[in-house]
Amino acid sequence: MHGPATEGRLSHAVGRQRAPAGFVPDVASDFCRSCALSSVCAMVGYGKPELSPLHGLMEHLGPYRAGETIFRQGDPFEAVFAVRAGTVKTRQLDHQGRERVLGFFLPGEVIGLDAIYPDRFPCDAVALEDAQFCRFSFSAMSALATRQPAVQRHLFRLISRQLGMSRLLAGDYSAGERMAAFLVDLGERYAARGFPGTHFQLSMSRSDIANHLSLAAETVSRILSRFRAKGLIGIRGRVLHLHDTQRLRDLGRKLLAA
Amino acid sequence: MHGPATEGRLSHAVGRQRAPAGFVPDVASDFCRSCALSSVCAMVGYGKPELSPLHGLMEHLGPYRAGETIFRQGDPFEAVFAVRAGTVKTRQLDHQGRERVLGFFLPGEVIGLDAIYPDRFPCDAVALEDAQFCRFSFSAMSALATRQPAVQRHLFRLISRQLGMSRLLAGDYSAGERMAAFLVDLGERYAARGFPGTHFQLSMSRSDIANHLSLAAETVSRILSRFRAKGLIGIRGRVLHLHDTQRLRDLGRKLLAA
DNA sequence: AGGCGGGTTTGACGTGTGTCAAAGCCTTCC
DNA sequence: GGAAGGCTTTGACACACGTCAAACCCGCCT
Repeated sequence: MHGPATEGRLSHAVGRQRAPAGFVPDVASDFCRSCALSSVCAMVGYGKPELSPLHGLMEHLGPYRAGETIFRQGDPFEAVFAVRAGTVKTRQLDHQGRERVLGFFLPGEVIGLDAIYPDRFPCDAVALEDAQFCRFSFSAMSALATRQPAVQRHLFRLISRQLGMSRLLAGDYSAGERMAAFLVDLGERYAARGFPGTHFQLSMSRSDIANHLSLAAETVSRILSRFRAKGLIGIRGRVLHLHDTQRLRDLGRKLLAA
Repeated sequence: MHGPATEGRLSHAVGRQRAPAGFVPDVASDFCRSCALSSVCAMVGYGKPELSPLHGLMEHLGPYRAGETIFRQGDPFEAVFAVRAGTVKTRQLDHQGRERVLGFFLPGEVIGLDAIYPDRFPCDAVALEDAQFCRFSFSAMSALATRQPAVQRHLFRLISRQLGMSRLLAGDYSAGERMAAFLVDLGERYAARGFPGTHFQLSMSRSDIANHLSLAAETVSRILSRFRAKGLIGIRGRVLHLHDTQRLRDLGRKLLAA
């Protein structure tokens, strides 16, 4: 939990793909404005190039190509990652090699918080499109949090938030409810990060969606067809339009309300 | 997030049931030894009656009778609760009043961490048997955490841990797998808290179990009968014996492995 | 002790969704 | 441009589990 992270099983990626040392993030940029960790960067004075009070807290990572792995199940936990561009899925591999898709992450969202307790990453993180990241040394961030109560509070809330969200998929919901909630949630998350919330590309395959929602890929396909037939969405390949968000939200209300 | 909690919607319970002011917990006691927050108490010198460096951090609560509510969905978040005795279920109530059982908590376990982000409790906590609690002011604990990195780290890990666990119920597992994993998990948690791990009372009803596992109560009953017929368990009413933990663990391996 | 009531068990039946299969579509790569 | 392969769609069928119903059991209260 301390020291630079250039050693260990992440080094193949970290060593090769680090951003040039002179790079300084800009909290006011499009990239950073909507990031869940922007307040952490702001706190240490990033954005003012002349200050670097906590060199080693954050560094850029990438670009990764679609399909490449950012970290692997079992890797020692040393940092969390904010998605800067692209999208990511996290997955666990069964003892029999069967995949289990835990979640999808959009720009501005944070990966790796579930690794704090076991001190190892409990899942792989795989880029679904070309992607870039900000890597936050967790030991540096913890140290900062003891000096800055606002940072500590922010981290507590960030982890607690995922706790509440990860429970949503545990109920006994129908395939339609799950799909509706999934689509609405995705739209809201895109919107929250400054993208159009009713018109976007699904960066993951039907079977990834199915796996994530505990459905069969065929069921996902059927439900999407049904939604289209009812005029709720438009979908062609992976290009999605949400036509009637309100009705979708009603369908997924059981999951979305919390 | 600050100030005493004697006001607000918790006051009916808090005001009436607080332990006498002179009470001092004893970290070496049976009650405390296995508690997930014992290190926090130890950190501030509880157990040494002459010290009280952080009066207001923790206080005792209860006893509550079976069926009584410790906190309610929507209550403002001011504290987390460690179970001192008895067992508890947390549940959400649907917009239509349908119950959703989120979890069961044994002595030594901590309730309320999912309330940090929304700043309100997302669920009710209901005593399943007569129960007592230690109430930890979260603002006091946060303040302590900024001074004691070990406490901060402990809290991060505690929340992150629940994050990993709450994902287990989200997969598409068969009823048998769910039940097996549930029983083994319960046994291990009892064992971790110093109770016999293969012989205990289920403090919750079949329908609570069913709801929690996203099954029908009838299915739970049927699975338990099947497990008994196969010699895996003995069960009579709510008294449970785990006869073949190994085979149960195999059945629930998909969930338990992580 | 007796009787009430909720929880539990067991059976019969229906259905949502998984599985298997085949055809179609899109993308990629040569 | 054409072929190959993976992803997607659609259909037919099976099965695990939910639902409905009835009987049972047990604790609890009078």
